[in-house]
Amino acid sequence: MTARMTDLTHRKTLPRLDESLLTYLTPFSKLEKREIRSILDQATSRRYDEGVSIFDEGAPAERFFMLLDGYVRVVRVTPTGEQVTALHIPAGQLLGIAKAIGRETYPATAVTATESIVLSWPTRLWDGFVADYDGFATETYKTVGDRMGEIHNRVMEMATQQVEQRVANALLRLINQTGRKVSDGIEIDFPITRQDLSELTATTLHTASRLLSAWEKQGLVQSKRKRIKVLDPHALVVISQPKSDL
Amino acid sequence: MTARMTDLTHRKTLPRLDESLLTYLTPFSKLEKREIRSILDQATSRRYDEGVSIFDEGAPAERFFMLLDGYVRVVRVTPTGEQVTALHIPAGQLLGIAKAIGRETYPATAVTATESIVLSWPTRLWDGFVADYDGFATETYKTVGDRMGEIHNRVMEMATQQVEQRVANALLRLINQTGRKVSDGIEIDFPITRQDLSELTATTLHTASRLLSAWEKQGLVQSKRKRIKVLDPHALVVISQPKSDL
DNA sequence: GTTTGAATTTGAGCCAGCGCAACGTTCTCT
DNA sequence: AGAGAACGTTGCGCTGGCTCAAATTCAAAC
Repeated sequence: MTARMTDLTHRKTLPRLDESLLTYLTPFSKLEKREIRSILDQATSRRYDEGVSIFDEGAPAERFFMLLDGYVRVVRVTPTGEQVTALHIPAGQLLGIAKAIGRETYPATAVTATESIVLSWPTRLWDGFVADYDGFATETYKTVGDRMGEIHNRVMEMATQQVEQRVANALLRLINQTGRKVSDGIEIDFPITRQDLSELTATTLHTASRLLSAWEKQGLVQSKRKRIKVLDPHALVVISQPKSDL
Repeated sequence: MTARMTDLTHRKTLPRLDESLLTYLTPFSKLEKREIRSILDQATSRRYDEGVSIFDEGAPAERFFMLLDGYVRVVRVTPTGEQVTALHIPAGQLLGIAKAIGRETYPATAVTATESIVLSWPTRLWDGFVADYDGFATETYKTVGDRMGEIHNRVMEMATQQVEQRVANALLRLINQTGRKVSDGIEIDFPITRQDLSELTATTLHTASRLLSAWEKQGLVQSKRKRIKVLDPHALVVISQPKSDL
């Protein structure tokens, strides 16, 4: 649970900050380059190892963050210590924006799924950004809405679908959001254990493991330790569909 | 699925619009009376019968709404027709605020749980309200955040708790949000069927019915058709807790 | 290269809760 | 008042997926 500091000008780790890619950062897509620069100039950059927390549920929301590179899991922990993953955040998005929804503390814990580069600003700058840059708030709230929709979808899934369908859906979502095309399929771009997958689908790692084994035998997926590659996405789509009566 | 129009000045149905109660309307708590009046003057008032939809998932978000009196269920329907209730909205809150989260269409369906009085405005007025009234946006986003939190909690519950615990939790939430104290307990303030309860807890109406029967035998609750009264909230709290090892 | 711990696989048994079905009760409408 | 619909109850059998347990594979650290 440690994280190392990198210095702010460590260009090598910030390849995406190329001019032409600034608008790739979700909250900035409506802003002018000059404005974006001004916001970025006030940021602190930091590198996190895989599997460390960026902020913790319940802690005072002293900063807000933007994921420049990597992937982050948003998780919550039950009183009994079980973890539940709410969603995955891809590079280019804000996180920890408690202020945007009127909270003083972070509503969940953010854990890096890969080594990640994260910008952050003190929360006190938030109101200024919203006031000064028109599109900033709009884009941010779109993000909030999208996440709400995703969580909402999770509720639907968990309420109506079987475990097999949920796991198939989770894999499809992961390859859509974070898939990397390789020779014979699409690979999930970060290390993911059976346990992670089970926390994403509200099942046990045993069941997740069994499903992956079965699918591997059928040639739908290939998986090594912490790596999953989907060979036949369409077959997964079929599985993910609620089975209609024949 | 019909709804009757009432005229705008039908004071009898708008008892809450008394001066002293204006700030009871969540989005207005930070505004001056004059400002609130100005917003309300632009609203259309309408009465809905119980069990009708105010707006439907996927429809263009032409208006946004405020629930003046009554209760509304936010539901989504699966391709196979199963309903899942995401949350309940009490009087005083906004709903259908697709614009606030950058959506062009309603992300879910809103169904009245009781006869309800609803104000509405054309969506095109939204940006003006946000720009003209400072606290309006803030309060609105707090509401969005709260709902996000609630849905998030639902995901946690469904992922980690047994049906019995979830139903107990749902009842507790309902009596907290909408409970009315009566002589010997707390009654849920609107008609609720076993089916409704099951859609709230991702189970079947059969299981919900069995649980209520069991609890009634133990004297924890009393229920008539469409009415549930909780006699012993504390016992429900105990049930809702994940059972620790003895 | 060996040790150690994390990740994964697989088996076997079991039970919460679902599906189905039948029946009872209470409303509503004419 | 009677018919029909909506709502609620309860029994029974079945099974998806959980729990418990044990063995195996892999990776990193020493």
